[in-house]
Amino acid sequence: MPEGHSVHRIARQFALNFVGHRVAVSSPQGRFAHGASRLDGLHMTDSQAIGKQLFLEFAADEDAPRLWLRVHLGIYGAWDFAGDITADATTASAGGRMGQTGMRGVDTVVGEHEDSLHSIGAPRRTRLRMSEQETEQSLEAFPPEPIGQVRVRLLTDTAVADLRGPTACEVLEPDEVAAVIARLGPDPLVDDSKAAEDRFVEVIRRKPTRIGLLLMDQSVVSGIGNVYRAELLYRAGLNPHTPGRDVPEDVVRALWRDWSHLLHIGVQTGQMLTMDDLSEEDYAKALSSRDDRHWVYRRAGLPCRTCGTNIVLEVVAARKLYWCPRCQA
DNA sequence: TAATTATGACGAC
DNA sequence: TCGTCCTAATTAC
Repeated sequence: MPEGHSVHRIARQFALNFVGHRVAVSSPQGRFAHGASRLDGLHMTDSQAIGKQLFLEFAADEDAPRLWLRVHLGIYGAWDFAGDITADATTASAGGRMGQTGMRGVDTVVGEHEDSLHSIGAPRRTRLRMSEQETEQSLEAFPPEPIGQVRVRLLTDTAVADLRGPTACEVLEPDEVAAVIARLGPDPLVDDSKAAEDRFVEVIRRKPTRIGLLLMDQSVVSGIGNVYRAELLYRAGLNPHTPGRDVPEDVVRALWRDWSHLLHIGVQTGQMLTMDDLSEEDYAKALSSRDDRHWVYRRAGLPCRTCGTNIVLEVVAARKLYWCPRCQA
């Protein structure tokens, strides 16, 4: 589920367990063999997320030139972590999967497709696709055999990260990284300054493009994907088809602040929680049921939680856009 | 077992 | 506006 929040969590996981370590880099699948050979044996020296992009910095030693690994998970990429993986209050489990389906522990029971905060389950043998001959011992072995199409494996003495299905995975020089970053809109988790907010407001308020498209444009603002877009527009009471320049300035500012708010929650919980002030009961429901987690996302044809009007589904720019025609008039 | 789906983004018309 | 790329889980048959 690679919207901005997951990538920040992934960056933090690398900062915690890989930065400062020497890393064996390989491409079990073979499709990144050349890139892997350029990084193999270097130390990871930094880990940064900007929007949906992950940047991992490598160097031979303190004074050596830097190389970066840029990864974009696209619509179904994911990182799997295993071994000695730090579990803090916000990154459940020793061993987990982050990205497409969020962070998912091998030792973790998962709430549907989302991250779990609690390590309470048995190992998910189905995910590991263990054959019946395989023993418990092979489950414990380190490093584990790569499962499926692993584009890149990053391996330290004690931790391993497997990347599969990325839309982008490449080795870059520092100036090339700078060029990529220069094309990205602000990420409230990277820059929460008034200047960043102003930049967002100015760009939106000058474009004729519909706000529903602008929020998905990574050069306008970083990290928002299809789920957060729908939910942010609903929370703002904003018709997705409103041209950016017609959205009142205070509404645009509110959008930026709400994105920042939801992103913080997302990084903290590992979930795209978009409904505030839930009761204990509703919160549990939101975590367990797909239909109860969002205001409008994936709720086509269901009654709006606020006004009862049926939620509309439109395909815009090849993506599904959900909204309430009454609350977002 | 096959078809469908997904929380992206890019390039060709 | 399309087609394309990348992978795995879910759903349909």
